[in-house]
Amino acid sequence: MQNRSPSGGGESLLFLTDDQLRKGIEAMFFAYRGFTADPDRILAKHGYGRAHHRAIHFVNRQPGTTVNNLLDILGVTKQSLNRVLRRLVEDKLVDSRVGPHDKRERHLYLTERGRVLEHELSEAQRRRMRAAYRAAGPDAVQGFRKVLEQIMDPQMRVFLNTMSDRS
Amino acid sequence: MQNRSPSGGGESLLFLTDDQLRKGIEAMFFAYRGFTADPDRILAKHGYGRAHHRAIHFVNRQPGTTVNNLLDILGVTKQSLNRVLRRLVEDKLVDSRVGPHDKRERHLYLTERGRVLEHELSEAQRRRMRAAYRAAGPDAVQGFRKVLEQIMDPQMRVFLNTMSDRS
DNA sequence: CATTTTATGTCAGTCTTGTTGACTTTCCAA
DNA sequence: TTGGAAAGTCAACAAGACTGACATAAAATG
Repeated sequence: MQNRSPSGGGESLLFLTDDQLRKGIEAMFFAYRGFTADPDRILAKHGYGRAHHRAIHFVNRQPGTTVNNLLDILGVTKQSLNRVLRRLVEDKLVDSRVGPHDKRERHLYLTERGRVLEHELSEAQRRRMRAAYRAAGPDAVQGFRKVLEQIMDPQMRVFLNTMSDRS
Repeated sequence: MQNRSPSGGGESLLFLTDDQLRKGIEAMFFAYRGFTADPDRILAKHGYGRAHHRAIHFVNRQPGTTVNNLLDILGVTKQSLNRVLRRLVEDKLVDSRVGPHDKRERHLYLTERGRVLEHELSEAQRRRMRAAYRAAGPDAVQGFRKVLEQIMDPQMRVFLNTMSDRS
């Protein structure tokens, strides 16, 4: 019993057994745990959680982004994000500035301290990804990215590939 | 400025920019959210959370597994798992039987009701994975699996590829 | 100019799912 | 047979999600 359609490659219709899919599902679960493990350890030392990491990551990625922008990306409620941001502002990792044109908005920036933690977190995460990419090879990486983009909701796909400007 | 090493394919050493890695990291984040979205909706209807899904999934995968086995797989504390299992046993989705040889152990099985919910959850998750796999193509799927296995901790890699017996 | 809408934030309370610590039951080995 | 290890349960607590109600201030609209 083979899993591929006879032609064997490309865009043909795949025969996908439940067991094949189950392995992919479990792989996602286990990989995501590994993926978050290194940052989680660093965050725990500082008394933060995964929610703080996410906020720091996306503020770093789009300096000057507003709270509302972040809400769209993170997909949580403003109350939940607010708790996290308040803490980060208190701890002087994030700077919240009133909008120059629209004073209702708060524009968010990492402080120097914020950038230090961001770098520590992202470097740990990149280290694991780099090792995985190198072990799997460039073709596998391309496939990896391709499947992940298909799994996510289309909105996020757009966001992912815009704004790779800085640096 | 190109991202690949000159040879362009295969097992050569990759030049991986921080931006390439960042895209992979964000792709994991967004994809995982999509990955859990469909089951989450179903679970919410029944008043369950993601933890219940995980327990149901792995009890279904290894009928008769013990609590200790589950703990190794799930990577949470036994107290945390116990709360989830207690609820599932109360609700008659999981059957907990005292071990025949070692009475300290509890062997776990899905009931008929449990299997019904398990199927609803896994079918929703498979539907999304199937669509993503088909859109990405078989080569991409192979790469996807390969990179995920590299990201996860090695212990889990072993578990993933053993025990694909039933069915 | 008055009213409504939007953006942000606060407060209170709930739920899920992690955590640690204390405990019981059971098994096994000294 | 007794003492420790292993498996599982119970109690209490914390992080971080959620909802709903409300306050404030600015912008947009009539």
